[in-house]
Amino acid sequence: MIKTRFAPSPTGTMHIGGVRTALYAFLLARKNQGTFNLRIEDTDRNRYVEGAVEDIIQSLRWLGLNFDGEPVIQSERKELYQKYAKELIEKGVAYEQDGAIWFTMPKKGQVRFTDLIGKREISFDLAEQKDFVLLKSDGFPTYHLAHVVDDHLMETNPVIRGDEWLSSIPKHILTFQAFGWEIPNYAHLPLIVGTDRSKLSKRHGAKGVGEFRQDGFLPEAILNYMALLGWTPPGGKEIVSLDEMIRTFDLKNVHSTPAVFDITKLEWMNGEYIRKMSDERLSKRLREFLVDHPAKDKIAPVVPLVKERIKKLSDFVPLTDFLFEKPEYDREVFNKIKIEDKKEALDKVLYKMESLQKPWKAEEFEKAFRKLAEDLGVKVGDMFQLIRAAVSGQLVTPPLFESIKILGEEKAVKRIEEAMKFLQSS
RNA sequence: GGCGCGUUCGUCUAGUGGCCUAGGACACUGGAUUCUCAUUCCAGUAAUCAGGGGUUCGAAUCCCCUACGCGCUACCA
Repeated sequence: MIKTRFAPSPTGTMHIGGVRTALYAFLLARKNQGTFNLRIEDTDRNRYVEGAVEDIIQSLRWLGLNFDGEPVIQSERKELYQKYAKELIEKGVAYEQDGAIWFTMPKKGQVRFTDLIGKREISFDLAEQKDFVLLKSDGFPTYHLAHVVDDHLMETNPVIRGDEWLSSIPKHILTFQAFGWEIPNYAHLPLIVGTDRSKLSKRHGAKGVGEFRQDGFLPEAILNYMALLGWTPPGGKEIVSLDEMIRTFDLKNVHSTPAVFDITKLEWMNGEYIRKMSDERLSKRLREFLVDHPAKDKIAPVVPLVKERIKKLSDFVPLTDFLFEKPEYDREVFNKIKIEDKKEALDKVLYKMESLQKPWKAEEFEKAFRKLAEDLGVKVGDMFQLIRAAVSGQLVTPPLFESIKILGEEKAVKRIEEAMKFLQSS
């Protein structure tokens, strides 16, 4: 039975690097019908951040990385660690000094072990090792003791954690041995680094999961992208669902080189997921995302127009707000359109609009204005840009006539009148 | 400094001795489609596989050395 766990310390919000660690542990457990648990490593009271535990749990839930059972909270198990630390004193492999309990490292010999990642055989010379603290003088365990005790009790196997722990392996192995417990397998995941190749941190603008969510990223895209940092699905397929990942994931294929987090590719992938969604589903997601949107019930008809134009849910707003709110005109925008007398042209546009049979049909509408452009001797593209600017105040919008349809005949006419006023006054 | 790990296009990677004059994806550039922007489709630029020595008929792939990077070296995790 495979039992894995994700064991973050609540020193801040859920880190994007933690997502991959949690994901791999989750995938392995689900693939083998095992269990995936959450353990909160809050034994350092100084670094504890209020709300961090909630953020971690919420982030995991949002991502769909559901853990089994209740989280194990280390700070609630103080006595347990104390008991085990004392047991090691009794066994003669630990001693008390300055109120702390220290582990006695053997001074001779070697520790060898094979990591599941890349099947690396790693050996450490014990002469290099020093005694280390198991239980701090405040009564809390250090990571080293807590890890050994908890993962033994939780029957974790394999232990999946970051590469930064590799150097501590001799401590852990010897502690397991001192207790007479079975040593679990370990998978030390390569670090996720920033563009400067150092461990990803706030310094790199690394954001928490919550911030990615606010930015309009989808959990499935984040999971998919993070999975690819160190693992390639069979066949080199890059867009893979969680279910597919569960089926095909294997620690054997995870490699041992640090990966640079590249948000550009994440954005591309997020766009892929958005385009893949049905209109109904995207509408629902947008409505959930845009909680404060002024016209939430009017989002659905706009969706097909923007689906191929947004990479993040948040991109919806700047692209479409002219549909929901009056545009503000800008002289510069009109200056970029190569039509001599814009006011006169708009006058003709208005005239033509009035003559069209309502309700306007996008197709006929377009035909009419192609004709008008021809009659006025201007390029079709410029004609459309003029109407676009008049109706939206922008040079970039979703398809013009479909947008106007959504806007409605009345509003479209009114906006063109206002654009004319603006052109006259400025 | 010591110890450990790592090193294939800008980035993520394929690659486990011959299929590699190194493949894919993102990004970038050009083109096609097009009312703008996107999408889509085509094409292209980009790695002397960190460097040097071996082993071998043959090495990105195995071994050694060097360089560089990162991690650890806390009564932090």
